[in-house]
Amino acid sequence: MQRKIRIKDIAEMSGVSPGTVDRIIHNRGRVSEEARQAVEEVLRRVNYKPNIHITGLSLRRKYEVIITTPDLMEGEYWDSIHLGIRKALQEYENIRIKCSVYTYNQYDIHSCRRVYDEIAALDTDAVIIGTTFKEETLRLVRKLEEREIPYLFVDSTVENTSPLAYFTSDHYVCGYLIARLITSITEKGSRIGMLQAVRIGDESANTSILRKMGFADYLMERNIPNEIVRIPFSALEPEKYDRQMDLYFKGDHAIRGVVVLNSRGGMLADYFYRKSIQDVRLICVDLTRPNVEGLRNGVIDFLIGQEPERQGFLAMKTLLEYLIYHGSVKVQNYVSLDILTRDTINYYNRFSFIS
Amino acid sequence: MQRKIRIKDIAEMSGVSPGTVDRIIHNRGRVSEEARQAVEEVLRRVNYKPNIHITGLSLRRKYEVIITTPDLMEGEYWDSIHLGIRKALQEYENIRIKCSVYTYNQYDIHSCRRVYDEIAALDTDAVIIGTTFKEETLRLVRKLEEREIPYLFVDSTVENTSPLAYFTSDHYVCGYLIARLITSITEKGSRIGMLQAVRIGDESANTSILRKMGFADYLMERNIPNEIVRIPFSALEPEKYDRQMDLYFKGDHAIRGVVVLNSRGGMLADYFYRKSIQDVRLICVDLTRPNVEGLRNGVIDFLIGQEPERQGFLAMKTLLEYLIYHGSVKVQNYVSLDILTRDTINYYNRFSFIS
DNA sequence: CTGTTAGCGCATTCAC
DNA sequence: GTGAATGCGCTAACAG
Repeated sequence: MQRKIRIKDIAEMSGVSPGTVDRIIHNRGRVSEEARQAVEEVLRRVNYKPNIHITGLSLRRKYEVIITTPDLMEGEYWDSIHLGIRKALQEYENIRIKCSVYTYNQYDIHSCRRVYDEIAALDTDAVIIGTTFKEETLRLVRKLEEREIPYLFVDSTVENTSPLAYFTSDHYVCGYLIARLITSITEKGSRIGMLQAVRIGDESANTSILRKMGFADYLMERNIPNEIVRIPFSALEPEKYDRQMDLYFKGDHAIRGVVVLNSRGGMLADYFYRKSIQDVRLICVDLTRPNVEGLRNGVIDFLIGQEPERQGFLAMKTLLEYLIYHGSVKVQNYVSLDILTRDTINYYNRFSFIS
Repeated sequence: MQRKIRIKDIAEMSGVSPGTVDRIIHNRGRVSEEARQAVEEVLRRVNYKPNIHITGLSLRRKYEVIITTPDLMEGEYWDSIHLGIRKALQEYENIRIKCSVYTYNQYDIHSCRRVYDEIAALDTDAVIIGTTFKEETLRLVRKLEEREIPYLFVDSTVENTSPLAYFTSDHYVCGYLIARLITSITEKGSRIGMLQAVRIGDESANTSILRKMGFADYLMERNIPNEIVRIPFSALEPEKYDRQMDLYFKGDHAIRGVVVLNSRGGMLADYFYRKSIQDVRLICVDLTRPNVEGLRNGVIDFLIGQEPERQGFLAMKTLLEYLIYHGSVKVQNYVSLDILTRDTINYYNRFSFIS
């Protein structure tokens, strides 16, 4: 473990002053060709990494970042993303950064557009977007691109955009995985239910579509003959839920497993719990409160987590480094898909370690 | 998001000078009762957290820490723990800390004792111990306790010791989980094999014992009638491996699932792969290279990870904070148990985000 | 006992 | 194009 290389060291090694090294590293111009050559030669030899905490300390500049996601419910998906963002800010507390949060109702496209329009009119150094409505997102990023404001996506990405980076799980693989799991914990050839949210005029739900594709491909690739029963439910009319489910699970239904490829599985878990339905395996996505409860109750067999905290953390960390050092950034970033059972859920606290 | 509270702010708020605040926070004495009251009142109101990077900067003190674990193989369990430790040091690079690493042969108790004796004679601020041999560990920590040198455990803890903190997965739950998984992916009542390492004179392997307990308890609690077949293998004589396994898996063996509660499952996976045995479900522990390969090949169905990087990271982070601020420390710290499949293994990179 | 102030390290930046 | 000055928040030495 040798001592860390400082700018001063590089300056000495290449026979110039620290100021010159700084200007070369940051392309601030006003250096002689001679000096540039000498310094670049040294830079190639040593692995210089600036101390970001000190950079923050000596940086006069203040940054402003806008974050926009659907409204938060405490402890749930989007809140976890914000938590990750806050953790990143905490970790880089020496960097002066001002964050403004704009949320909207994820079930109301007008609310989204209103907020996005507001954002598009603001002056900011960057925007972190928790993607939901595809078309609205496109509209927003076009305006940002015009003004050369960098933006990042969390949760999912959108085609035909050029984000600085995006942080998501691989939704296709998520579906693929769920197919593997449900078929391996149900008897061969069992009937499998798939819950489908009935929505109104929402073209997005891109994540669910990808998951469905992965799910279908797994079954197809393996010639798995299980019958897949699509079970529609209306997220907007919870009072009808029981009646809708009764259609499928009352009496001798022969469904041995159900998958819910969106985050709304908790209601079904609750239904199973109340009706004491125990012979149906259930797999859901995201650590919403009802989902976690279902997992703890033993109604949900596997819950798939997609590290929202880490998505937020990485997005903000990446952004900070970009704002400060303008380095090149890896655009596509997948977080992991975590398979949770009632045994492991209690230990799943991704962020206990950042504070 | 309001501005962070600084010592200076607290000083102003309580009408004293920063020096006084510092003296009160660090219990350096020489303060009037009056001043103490005023400052403590303010401290109660605001949530002051010092900026550790700056503390590191202004701290003159250098720390020395010893880390001892079994020998490392690149990319494997213990190496990952060291990786986590290095990440923590990187993250707190402003703190002047010197780490010395002492490793020993984990299959040779004499090698362990030799190294521990060496450590016990050294002057150091703290020791991080990757536990293996129980008795040797006890011997070491007794000497450390005499000299009031704090120590931390990673991987597992040892009874009748007083570590500053320990970072492990819950090995009992790990076994419990594995029992749940294997019984849910094999047909009811299937014969289940359990690989047992035959060791010589090693009383430890505490982790395996705990896992076995969890495993057995799961089956017992549920009155699961599966027959468990203990399959011995000698880790020290790999050339005999095939013959040993042939006894159980050649011809019509009727074993439908196997669990390996230590990290040596990769050899069996390799055996299955070579012999094209595909009708046996396999669950293993730890991301060793052979295990990961077995998972990717589809021979291993589930691989359980126990976040070694995070264990190391947290241990070092906790230690640094303790050394600097002497705050109270949470002793028992469980990391999560990660369930991996061939779908998710490619996204499982716990530390992509720390650098 | 208290307030003041000089470091601390190092990336940045300003006066020359 | 240079090199010295600056700043961050905390610690600790020192003068009162």
